[in-house]
Amino acid sequence: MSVKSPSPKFAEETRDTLIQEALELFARHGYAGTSIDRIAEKVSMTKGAVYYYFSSKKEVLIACYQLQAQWVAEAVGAVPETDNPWDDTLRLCDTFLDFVVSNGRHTMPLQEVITFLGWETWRDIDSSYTMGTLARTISRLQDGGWLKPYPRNLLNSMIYGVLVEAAINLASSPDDYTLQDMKTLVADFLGGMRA
Amino acid sequence: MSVKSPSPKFAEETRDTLIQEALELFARHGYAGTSIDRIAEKVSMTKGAVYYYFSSKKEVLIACYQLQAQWVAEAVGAVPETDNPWDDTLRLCDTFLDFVVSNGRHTMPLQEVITFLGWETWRDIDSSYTMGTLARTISRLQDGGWLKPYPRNLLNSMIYGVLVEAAINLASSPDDYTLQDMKTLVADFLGGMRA
DNA sequence: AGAGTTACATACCGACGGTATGTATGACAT
DNA sequence: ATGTCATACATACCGTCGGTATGTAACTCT
Repeated sequence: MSVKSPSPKFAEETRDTLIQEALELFARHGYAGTSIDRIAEKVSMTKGAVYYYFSSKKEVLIACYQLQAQWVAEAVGAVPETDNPWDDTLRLCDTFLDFVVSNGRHTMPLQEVITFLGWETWRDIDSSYTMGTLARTISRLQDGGWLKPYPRNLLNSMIYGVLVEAAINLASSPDDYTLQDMKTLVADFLGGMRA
Repeated sequence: MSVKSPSPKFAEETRDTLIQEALELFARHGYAGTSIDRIAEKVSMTKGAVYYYFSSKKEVLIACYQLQAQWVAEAVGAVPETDNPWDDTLRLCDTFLDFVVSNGRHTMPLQEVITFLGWETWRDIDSSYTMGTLARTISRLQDGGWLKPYPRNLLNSMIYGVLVEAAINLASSPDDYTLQDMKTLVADFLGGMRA
């Protein structure tokens, strides 16, 4: 790629495509299995260009995960709110699982992201996206007295954790069970916490 | 360390200490943050020695995780069996969480192990240890008609998954909740699947 | 027309995973 | 007693990768 016009508009565009291509490589070959050189090669540039936009490989991963989290958050955020927070929560969980099953090949496994970013960094990012949306629904449940009195953070962490676990299992395990089976189990899990 | 007598007894001993020390380094600094050179240095040897016993860094991780899984399986396997499989399962879950909370500093996070070994390899190993023990208890529940009719693999994966999630959260998150809170939630999760 | 900024490319470094090879030690057969 | 051979390491080296330092062409602004 020849040197572009040094306008901030083009630069932003380059950065966006960099993130998209990197995300695809991370999703397909993993974080450790994707070198900066390979990312650069895919956008017909060199390593120096990547390090012009990002200060480290970790920063590339952060940008990629933010994009991915945004996709998930958009899908989950599109679930309409009714006057029944319980049904809303179930639909939100179903939507999350639907999305992950459909787009699993083009997204990075959360395990990897958590491992390489560290738990705290991951949580900081995700709380602005999927986890944030989920936390709002859970708060509605809790404020409405639908749930037993668990600590708030415990609820958020574990409900989201179960969804993530479900997603990983759906993506990794053979077809011993269906998406519907998983949805049923998640619903029962929530049912167990009902007041 | 001077060259030892080339007897298979000494070699096995050396291999065992190698695994122990490597596990400690992996637990403290992570897999990526622990080089073979550093492992070798800790046992006063060189990289060549490590590669005499293991064919790759991944093999070292596998050996370390097998040791760690054995510890967990021993703790979980010590839970006595009564004629009430439901209570047995709850005690098994509690024991697992107790162990992880107590020994968290000396064990590798499961996230990392899964990431670097890959999901399938991890599952293959773990099914011989903790997951195996758990699967037996779950089978008792299912055969006794205590649970709704979920697919067997789904049950094993998700119950163990919830335990792993719980362990990770207990290890990573601040003290927003107690071990007892977590045990209650896990029990309620199981309660939600009751027939 | 010259100066300064932007958007890259090029060249290099240290660390690390892995390999190839050397070598001291003891066991064993003759 | 001695030569042979496998064992249990050490040493030296290679390619790759993350990261840095520096160079440079294109465009903008004065």
